[in-house]
Amino acid sequence: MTQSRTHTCGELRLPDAGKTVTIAGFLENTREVSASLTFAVVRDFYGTTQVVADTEEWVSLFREIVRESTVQITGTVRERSSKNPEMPTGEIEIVPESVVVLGRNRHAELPFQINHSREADEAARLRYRYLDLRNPEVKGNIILRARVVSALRRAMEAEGFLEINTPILTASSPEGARDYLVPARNHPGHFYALPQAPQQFKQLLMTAGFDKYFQIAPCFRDEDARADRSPGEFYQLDMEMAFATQDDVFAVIEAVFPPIFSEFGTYSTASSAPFARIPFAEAMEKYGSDKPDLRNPLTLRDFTEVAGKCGFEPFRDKAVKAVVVPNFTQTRKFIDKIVADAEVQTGEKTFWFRLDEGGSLVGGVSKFFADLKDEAIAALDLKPGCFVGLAAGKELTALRTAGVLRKLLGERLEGLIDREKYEFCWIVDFPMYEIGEESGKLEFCHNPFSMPKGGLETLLRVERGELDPLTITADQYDLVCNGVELSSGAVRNHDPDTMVKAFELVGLGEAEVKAKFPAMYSAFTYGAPPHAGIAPGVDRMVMLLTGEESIREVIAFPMNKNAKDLMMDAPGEVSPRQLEELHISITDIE
RNA sequence: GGCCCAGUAGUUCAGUUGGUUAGAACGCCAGCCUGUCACGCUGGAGGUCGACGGUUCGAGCCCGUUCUGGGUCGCCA
Repeated sequence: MTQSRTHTCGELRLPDAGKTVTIAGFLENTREVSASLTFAVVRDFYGTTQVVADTEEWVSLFREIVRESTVQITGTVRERSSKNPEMPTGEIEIVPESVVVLGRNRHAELPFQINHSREADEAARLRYRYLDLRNPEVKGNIILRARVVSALRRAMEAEGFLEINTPILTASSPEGARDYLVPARNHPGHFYALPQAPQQFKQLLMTAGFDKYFQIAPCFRDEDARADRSPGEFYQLDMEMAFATQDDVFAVIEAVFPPIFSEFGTYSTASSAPFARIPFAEAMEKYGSDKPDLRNPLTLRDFTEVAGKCGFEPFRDKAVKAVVVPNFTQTRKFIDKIVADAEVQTGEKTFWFRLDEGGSLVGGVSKFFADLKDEAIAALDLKPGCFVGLAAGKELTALRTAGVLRKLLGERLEGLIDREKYEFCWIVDFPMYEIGEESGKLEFCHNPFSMPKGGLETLLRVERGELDPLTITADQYDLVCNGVELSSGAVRNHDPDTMVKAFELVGLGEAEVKAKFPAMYSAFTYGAPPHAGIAPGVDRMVMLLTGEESIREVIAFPMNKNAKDLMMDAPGEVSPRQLEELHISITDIE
């Protein structure tokens, strides 16, 4: 045999009948119909093809081959006497002349059935990921991811961007997430860190005069996982543009994303440019979230004034926000579940009442509003049949809690959301500063290196006492799709004076800026172009495109939620010699 | 680190008020079956009920501890 195959398992059709071919793949299934008739299905990356054994010799030979072994089959293509229209190759079959086992499966009982692996225990899937990925459904997500990444590359290059790789071994960054550290053998007591993002490098590239940079960049953060967040590592479409404004960045994303979402998405409709631009404050007020799902038509209402008079203790002296659902016909059980789940997600109590079809206030906290019925109806514009969900607390807390109610109601009420589309929006005008919960002092809200709106002059006005620092917004933005935060980005602060001033407002100064970001600060003192960028998460993007709810379904070899690679058994112990070379001694392990 | 949920055959699950020998489906093994395609039919093997301790005449079931897995809050500039 000089060639391992002449055709894949996905390509033979009726016109190929009569040809002598060789295929190779996994023995997916055998159906022994009699002592002298067996149908075998061979699967490779491209599809499946039926092989028919119609002599006793071939039947007994196939009986000896354990499923999922890799086999190479040479034979003649023949038109089937009973065709299978469900199968692309269903009009033909191969009559074997030679069957060779290339890789024998020694395990008659697999950890799970390949074509049903998605129903198996997830730890088993991860431990045997190479078997899980044999399942065409599982493999399909990884294939789609590859195509999306390829399309992103082509689109970014078409927009004039240059892909540049930045270091994986770099310096620990004093802000942000927990770093992954790598001991430096030649420098006892010193460590590299894996980059949390190529943030500083891309800004340095701008300073170096590269005009448009991008990278499908691995990012490493030692933080705990979520269903939509890998522990350890993930990928971003990282990009940065020199001499660019917020609108320039938006224009690139609005050109690149909709075609890719339309082409590769489960839903074929995606927002077209321009995406809605919603100031942070408005997003919080209307949706109770800085990542609203705009497919959900519900919006929040302020109910503070009426609720404050009702005498119900949790509403006393609190901001109260309402979500009103018209024509509500769900059961008490449905409501209880929403309320309970909202409490789990927010840690805050939520409340409700209904205006029934007869126009009476019923259920939940309705009795407290018995004397305020007309005011409540007026304040919330209620009609008979309305459900009212309520959240109370400090302004922002009440908004966030009500926002969770809005989200849960939207997800669970049939027909409320048009699910079959991708609805993008930009959240803009994030506040630059906030009062820290613990410290009670002024702190950066997000990235300290975003440019405050108005630049240095704005900060000088704060210094002169003409402006409340809490009212300053930054040229900082998030890209949101269907309630999923895809990315943060910003116009960067490229001016050393403005940078120092921004730090001074939170009680720090030039020394701290230099100490924390020495290369970037120094680079900017040599003259830097204004620049702006963004870094959408690739894994989340593919989640949206596939409709998967777990990020592990779109990663070839994911770690589990405890940041363990069950297949490779990482993290693992290393030899004493390795530790010694690295000047590491292990102590205090419980 | 907190909270919630789950753990029973190779796999997915059922298991009543605590009561005889812990069941089903798929998979596996054997036999039958000449056009199957989730082939079908008959039979068989397969269990430390996650682990430890407790309550009880008796625990898969109740209690405690713990481990593992998932979700979530904290965290993620």
